[in-house]
Amino acid sequence: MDERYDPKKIESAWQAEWERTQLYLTCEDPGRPKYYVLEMFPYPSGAGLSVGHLHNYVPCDVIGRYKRMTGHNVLHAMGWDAFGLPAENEAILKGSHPTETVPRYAANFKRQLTISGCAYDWTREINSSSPDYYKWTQWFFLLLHKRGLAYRATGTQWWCDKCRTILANEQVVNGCCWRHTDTPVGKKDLEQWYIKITDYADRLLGDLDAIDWPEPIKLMQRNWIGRSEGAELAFPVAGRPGKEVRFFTTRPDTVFGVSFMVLAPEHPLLNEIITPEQRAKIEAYAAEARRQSEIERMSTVKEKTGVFTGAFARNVFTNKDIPIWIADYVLMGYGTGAIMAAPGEDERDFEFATKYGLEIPRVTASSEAAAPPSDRAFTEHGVAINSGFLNGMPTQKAIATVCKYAIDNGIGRATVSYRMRDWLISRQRYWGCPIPMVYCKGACGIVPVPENQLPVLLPPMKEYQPSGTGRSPLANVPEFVNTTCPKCGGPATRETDTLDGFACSSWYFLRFASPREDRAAFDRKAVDYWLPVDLYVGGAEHAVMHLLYARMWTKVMFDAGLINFKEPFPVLRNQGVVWAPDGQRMSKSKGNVVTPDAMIDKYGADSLRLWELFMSPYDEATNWNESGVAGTQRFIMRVWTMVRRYAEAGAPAGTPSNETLKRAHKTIATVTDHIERLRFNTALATLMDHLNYLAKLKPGELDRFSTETFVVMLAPMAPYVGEELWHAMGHDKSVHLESWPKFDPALVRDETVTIVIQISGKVRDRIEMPVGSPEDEVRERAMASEAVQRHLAGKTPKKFIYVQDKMLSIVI
RNA sequence: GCCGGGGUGGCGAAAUGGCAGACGCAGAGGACUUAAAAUCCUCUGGGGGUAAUUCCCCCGUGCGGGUUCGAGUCCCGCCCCCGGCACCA
Repeated sequence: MDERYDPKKIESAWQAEWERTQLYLTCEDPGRPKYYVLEMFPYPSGAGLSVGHLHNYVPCDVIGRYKRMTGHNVLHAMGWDAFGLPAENEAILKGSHPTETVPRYAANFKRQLTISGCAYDWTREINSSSPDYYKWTQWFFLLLHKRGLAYRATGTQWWCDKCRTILANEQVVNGCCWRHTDTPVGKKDLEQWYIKITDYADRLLGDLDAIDWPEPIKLMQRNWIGRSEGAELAFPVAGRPGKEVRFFTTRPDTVFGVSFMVLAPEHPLLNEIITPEQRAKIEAYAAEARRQSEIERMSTVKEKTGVFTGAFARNVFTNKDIPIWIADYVLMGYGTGAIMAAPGEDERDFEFATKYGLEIPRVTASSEAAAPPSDRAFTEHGVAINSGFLNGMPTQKAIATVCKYAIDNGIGRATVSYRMRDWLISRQRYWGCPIPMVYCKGACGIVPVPENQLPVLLPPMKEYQPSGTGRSPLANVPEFVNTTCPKCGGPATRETDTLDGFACSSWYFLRFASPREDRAAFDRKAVDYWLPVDLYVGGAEHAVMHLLYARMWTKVMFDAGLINFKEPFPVLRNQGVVWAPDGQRMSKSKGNVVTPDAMIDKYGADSLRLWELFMSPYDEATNWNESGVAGTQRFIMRVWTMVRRYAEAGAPAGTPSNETLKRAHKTIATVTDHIERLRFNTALATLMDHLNYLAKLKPGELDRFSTETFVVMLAPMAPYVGEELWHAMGHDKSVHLESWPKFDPALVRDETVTIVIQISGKVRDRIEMPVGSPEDEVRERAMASEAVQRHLAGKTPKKFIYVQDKMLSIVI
C-alpha cells in the first residue's frame, strides 16, 4: 500500500480492472429482488457534463451500489435524449450537423461519467436518435394511432421567427419563444398531429394519489390538468333557429343572473351571427386579438376589452334575450370558447359589465335575508336569490338542481372540463423521429406505415435548417417525400413532420430492460422483471410535460395489454439545482460551467463525488463552491492513513473495546438509515465523525470490524478509494460485491442517557441516568441538583413534565 | 396577481415540538520543520459577569404576534429570495 493517496494512479487502474471483469454487467436473476434506479436521461450537449449534472448522477450511483450490496439485482443504465430542438439548435449554432455532434458529445458524456466512477451497465446504452431506437418510437406512435389517440387537426399555432418553426403552447413563455425569450411569437395555421392526452386526464389525476412523488410536483400536475366540475349548457341564438351558443360553467346555479355572453374572438359561430353593422368592428377586434403579442393578450393588468356582436342569445331560464359579445380574455382553447356572464357572481364579468354598462343581476347572497355587496361581485357560495325555482337553495344544491333541470329539458348536462390540452406532437424540424404516416394521392387518405416497414429512416440532409416556410426541411427531399401508398400501391407522399422530442422520452425507461431487442420495443419478460422503475430522479423542471407524457404512454401500453403496471415511476425524487458560484445558472454562454474533469484532475473523482454528496441535501438547490472539495479530499487522506496504520499494525484481529464496538454499530445503523432516506450529506457526516474517533485510537486498538465496515460503507460513495483500501486490507474480491454491513441492535442501544433538566423552558442542568429510569427517580436526582436548586430560588415546582429518557421540565 | 419552495454563524449546512449550530469550509493560535507545504492539536454565533478560554448569566434560527411547561420546527399576519403558471369560465 502506498504511503500517499494518489487518485490519478488508483483511478485509472481500477477503471481498467472493472472494465476487464465486467463488474457492472446486469442480467435478470429471479433469485434476487430487483432494483431499477434511473436518472432522467440527458441531452448530450457540447458543453459536457457539469458538476451540476453529477449532483444527480452521483447520488443515484450511490443508491445503485448500496442496493447491490444489500442483495438487490440492480439495473442502472444510461442513454441519450438525442433528438430534438436543443441538439439541432446547438448544431446550427456551431455550423455542424447533429449526426456528427450527437455521437461525439455522447461519447464525451460517457467518458465523463466513467471517470466520475459511476457504475452503469454500458452494454445497455441507448440513443433516441439511432434507428434501432426510433423504429420503436414510431411503433408507439402507430399504436396510439391505432387506438384512436393520435389525430390530425388544424391548429392556430405559435410561430417563432427566430426558430423559424411552430411552437407548442407549453413552449411559449410570457408571449415569447421559450428559446428566444426576447422574441414575441406570432401565429400560423397548420394541420398537425395531436395526441389525445385529455382522454387520460382523469386517470392521470386520480393515479397521482397512489404514487410516492414530492407533493409540489403532484400539485403542479394537478394544476396543469386543471379539472373543474360544472355544466355544459346551450342557449339558442335569438332569431337564428338551430344556432346555439354552447358554454361551460362551474357555477350553473347562477344561470338566472346571466345577463350577457362572451365568445372568443376566434369562435367559429361568429361569422354566422354577427349583424352587418357590427361586422367591421368585430373583424377588426378579432384581427387585433390574433395579431396581438401574447404578452398583451394574456396580461392580467390590462383593462378588459370587448365588442358587441349585434346578436342576442335567449337565456332559457329568465326568457330574456341577452347580448352576445366577444372579448380576448375568452380563449378558444379552453372549454367551448364561450362563456355565460353572471356579473353579480364573477369578478371578471362584473368588471366587464361595469365598463360596458351591462345589467348586473344579483342571484347569490350569503343568506336569503342578506343583500349582496353592491360594489363587487359576490363570488363565494351562498344562497340563490332572484332565481325562480332555485330560490333559497344553497349553492351546492342549486348546482345539482340546475344540472338535473338541464338534462330534463335538453339544455345541457353536468360535465367536467380540463385546463390541459391535447399534446401537439408534430414538429416542423429535421432532427427528430419521422412520423410514420403516408398520404395517399388516391382514395386511401391517411395511411399508417405498416409495422414491417419501420423504421421510416430520417434521410441524410446537408441543409437541415428550418426552411422558414413553416414546413419541415424533410419536405425538400423528394426521395423521402414521394412514396407509394401501403394500401393501394398508388402514388403517395410521406408525412414530413417529425415527432416532438418528448415522444422519445415517453418510453425510454422500458428500453433499458432489453435495449438490443430487435423484434419489439421491449422484451415482455425483461420488462415484467425490471419495471416499474424503483427510483426515478431528475429535475423539477420536468414536473409537468415529460412526466405527464410518460405516465400517459404507460397507461396506453397497459390498456393495450403490453405491460402489467399503470405508473412508470412509483417513486420520484427531484435533485436540487446546482447554481454556478455566482448564483446564476451554469451555461456555456455565461462561461461559468464547472466541469467534473477539472475537479477530478485537481482532487480526484472520489473527492468530487464526496463533495457532491456532502455539500447540501441532494434535493436542495445550492451554489457550487469548490473549497469544499479540498475538505472531502482531506477526509479521504485521513481514511487512507487510518487503513495504512491498521495494515502496518498487522491487521489486528483482536476484540475492540466496548466503546469502539458500540460506535461502529451505531455508525452502521445511522449511515444505513440516512442512505435509505437519501440523506447522503448526513450519512457522510456520520462517517466523518466516526473517523474522527477511529483516527485517535492507537494502531493496535484499530480493530478489523471497525476498519473493514468503514471501508465497505465508504465504497459506494468513493468507489475507487474503497476498492483500493479493501484490497490493501488483504481482500481479492471487489469491495463492490461485498455485503452491506449489519448492525447489532443490542449494541446500538445505550445503557445510560443524558436527561436535560429544564426550568420554565430553559435548560438548567443535565444528568446521566440509566435508560428507562422512572420519572420519580429522575425527579429526585433533578431536585438534588445544585443548579436546579439555585434556579428554583426556594420556589416549589407546580408541575413536572417528563419525556422518557430525554427531558424533565419543571414548571414553577 | 395566483400556486409551490425557501430565509439558521464569515460560508456550505445539522437538529421525530425537547441541549440551536452536528459534520465540513474559511480563519486564529500552537506542535513538527533551518523554513515552507503537508500533517497533527486547540479555539472559533454575539454580548456580559467572574480569580477563571474551562464556572455562570443574557441575547440569538427574515420581521411582528399567538399556541405550549417548551417553537428553527405548529398557527395567524407581514418582508425578502428562488421556481412554476398566466384572465380557466
